[in-house]
Amino acid sequence: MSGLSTATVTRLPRYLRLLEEMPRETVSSEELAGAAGVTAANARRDLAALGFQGIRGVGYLTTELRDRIRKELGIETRRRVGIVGAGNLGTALARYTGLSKRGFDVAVIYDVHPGRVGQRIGDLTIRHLDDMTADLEKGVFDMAILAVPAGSAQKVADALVEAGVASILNFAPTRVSVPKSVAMRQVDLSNELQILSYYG
Amino acid sequence: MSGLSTATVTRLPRYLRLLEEMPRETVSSEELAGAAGVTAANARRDLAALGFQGIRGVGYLTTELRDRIRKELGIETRRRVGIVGAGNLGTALARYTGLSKRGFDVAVIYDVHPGRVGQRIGDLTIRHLDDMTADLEKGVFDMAILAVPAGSAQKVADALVEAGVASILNFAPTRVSVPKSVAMRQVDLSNELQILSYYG
DNA sequence: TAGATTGTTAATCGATTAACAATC
DNA sequence: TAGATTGTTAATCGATTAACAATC
Repeated sequence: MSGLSTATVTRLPRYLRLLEEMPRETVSSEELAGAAGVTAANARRDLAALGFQGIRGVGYLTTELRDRIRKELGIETRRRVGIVGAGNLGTALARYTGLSKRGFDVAVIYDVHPGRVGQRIGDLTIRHLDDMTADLEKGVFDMAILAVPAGSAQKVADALVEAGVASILNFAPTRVSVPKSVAMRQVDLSNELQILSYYG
Repeated sequence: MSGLSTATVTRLPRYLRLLEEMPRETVSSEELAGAAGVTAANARRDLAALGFQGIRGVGYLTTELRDRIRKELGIETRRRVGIVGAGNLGTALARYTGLSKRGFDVAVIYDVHPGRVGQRIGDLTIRHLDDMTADLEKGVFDMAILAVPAGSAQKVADALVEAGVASILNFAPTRVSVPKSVAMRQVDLSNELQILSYYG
């Protein structure tokens, strides 16, 4: 029960990215802050919330902090992700190699279209959605990326939840509701552009 | 100079989505709130910030509120978007029809690879990145989606800014800095998964 | 010691919410 | 009038920041 604030949690990946590229043995709160777009005081407070101490006059030990953040995020070991939907977006995400570099393995991808099931995407073979529940219960993956049309997003999410998925990243352009016990985040391209349109 | 809070701006697209699907002539703050995941009081306060008034005992007029939000977001008329990078992700985004439904036209897509330039994606023909500046200055598009590798993101962003782009949606897995006059938002898939990993 | 940088306090800021009078 | 729902106040909550003593 560490109870980090949501604001702190969203910055941890940004600190981590810097730490993974950092050649020096120590790093200052100011450098970390730059990577996250906040002030140095804010970065120090975030690390204090982790219970991680720096060295006055010196900074934070790079590799120790890196490992501590990885542990906090639950990515000490690689995580297995399942992609649901092998349309344009699902296929693009399955081919995206950046995920692997950051500790996520795309273990499986599903679709329902007869012409699509069985086709290959890189090392993966598209499986039928009907296999998803059994795969999830077998531990083939535990994090899901929803890349299905808006109309089927809630139904697929329900099936994922029912089978015990840990978390869902929703790319479908519709709100999906899940129990509080399941973590979910949504990325909505149109919403992002509309927000940008306001400012630009 | 209306000066909405950033929190309010991020909710406007969610209200708008509900309003676009709403069959009734009026809508309550509670319904709007449900679409955005906030309380009814919060939704009412957001609309008050727009200077939009409801009718006590009745609710808000659906089409008037819809038009008001569209106007506020600057999407009364369709906006033209340019995609930079015709790799997996850029191609998937170019094929995504949901953008058009919400008022954004993908006007052009660029790449630098000789084998890629000239190929077609749906109605579009991939253009060379060297054409981007001239296109931007001609008004072919004014919002950009960055879908290039991390290594070239900053360089491309600089060129976009130089040529007067209004806003940038950055899918590259790296922070890019732009002048305050240019709006930018970043979508980082790995970061999203890492955040989810913390909760799930 | 001198310089650098943390850890933390206190103040501020921004956003959310409950509650209820106003009024359709 | 009775019921519904807004508009807004006041309180609360959560997050950020400046500043500086502590200390490497």
